[in-house]
Amino acid sequence: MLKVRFAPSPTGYLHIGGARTCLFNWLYVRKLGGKFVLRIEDTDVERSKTEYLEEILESIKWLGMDWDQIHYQSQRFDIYREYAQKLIDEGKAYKKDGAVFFKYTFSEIKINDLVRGEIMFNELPKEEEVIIKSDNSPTYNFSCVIDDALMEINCVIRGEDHISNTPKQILMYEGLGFKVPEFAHLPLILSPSGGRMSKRFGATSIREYKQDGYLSQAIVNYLLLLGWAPGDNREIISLDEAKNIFDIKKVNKAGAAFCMDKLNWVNSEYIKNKNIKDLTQDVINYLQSKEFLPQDIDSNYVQKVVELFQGRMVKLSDLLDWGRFCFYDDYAYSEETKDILDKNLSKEVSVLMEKFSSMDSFDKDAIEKEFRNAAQGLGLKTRDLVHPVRVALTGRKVGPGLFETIEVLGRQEVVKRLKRLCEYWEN
RNA sequence: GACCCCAUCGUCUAGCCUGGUUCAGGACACCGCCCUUUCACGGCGGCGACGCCGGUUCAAAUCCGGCUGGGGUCGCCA
Repeated sequence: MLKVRFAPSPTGYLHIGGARTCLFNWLYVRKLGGKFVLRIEDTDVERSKTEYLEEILESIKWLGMDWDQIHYQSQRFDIYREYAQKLIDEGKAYKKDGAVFFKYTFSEIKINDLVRGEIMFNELPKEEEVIIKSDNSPTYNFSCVIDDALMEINCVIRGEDHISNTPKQILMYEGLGFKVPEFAHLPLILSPSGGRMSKRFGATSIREYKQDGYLSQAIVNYLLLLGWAPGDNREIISLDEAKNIFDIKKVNKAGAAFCMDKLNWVNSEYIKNKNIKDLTQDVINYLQSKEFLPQDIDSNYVQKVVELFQGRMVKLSDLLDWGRFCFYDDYAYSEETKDILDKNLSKEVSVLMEKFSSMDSFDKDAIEKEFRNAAQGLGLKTRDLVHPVRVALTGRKVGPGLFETIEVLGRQEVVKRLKRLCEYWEN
């Protein structure tokens, strides 16, 4: 049976690279069938934090993935020491300065890699490796090998940065008498400029993207595209579908630069294509997490607002500023509306208000008809009336379609805001 | 520096394994036009790549070698 694992270290939040490694493991095992093990590599007690652990698990779930088993290395120290002792007894390791060193002789090592094919090592920089530190805790390479063997992991999918660890790990498998698993080394995700992913490049943790208004489905989809393509030119692929068509042999070998523009595009696609109920729920959750929504807000109203912005939103956070006028009327007319506000249309706007007040039904089609008639009757081009009205209602020069906006805000609110503009002109 | 990996438009990629159907297809970004009450959406069009040099071959983006460039690793971190 296929068994793979994702082995995060809870010394930081789940970042983009880790999320993709997790994703490719998950896709591979869910497609072929098998078990997915989550192994928490918390051997560095100093740096490991439960806060990080919780966030990592939460992020994985949020992205839509699950696991079959979870293990914690911090609970397995006895096992590592036991195997270290075994190696000492067999003369393959020795103790020095309180640490245990694994000795190896080296000829050449061949890795058969699922994404890269054969990788040959002709020499190694050292002839021994610490496996148990002097504080009695295991080193990464040792606990990793012991656990992968004991947990019967037969395919190790991890980042390319582990390629150079692989030969010494293979030597350990052999020294311990374990079967060597298959390996698949994924290309690294590079910073937007193509260099090393660094702290300089801001948001790299999944939680930050979530807080920034990205949809989990969009992040997963984008990550999927970083190093893999279905081959038929499609870009929008759900996790569920990816599960069926993913092929690890088609993963690229070259590192991929992270592109925010493309992520944004994918996110906007998901926003556009999501059904309104689900999107509204996402929006409500998001806006609540930002403590943005007024206390007594009606979810039907939020849905109306979401409909207004669905086609023009890139991130949910766009609602925080572009959609603010839908929830608050405390805005000031922005600086760039000055040229529109220069023309006093107080009389015309008043006429419009009258018309609005006397309408029977206040839906967008009726509003549009009434609005156009009013403009014509006043000898104005529609746009000459549209612009100031938009400023009145939103405080801005740009926004969603005006007639829909009027419908969403409702007659009472619209009239109130139009009055405010007239007062502005009169003073 | 040593070891290892990689190399198609600015970016993500298809094609490369099984050489000719490709003066290289798609997407993002960018530019232009159309639609239009603004901004977007959408539609149409444009710009733009096989890193270089050699070899193999009738024929190379596709196979081989070198060079160059980028990346990774060289911790009693993981």
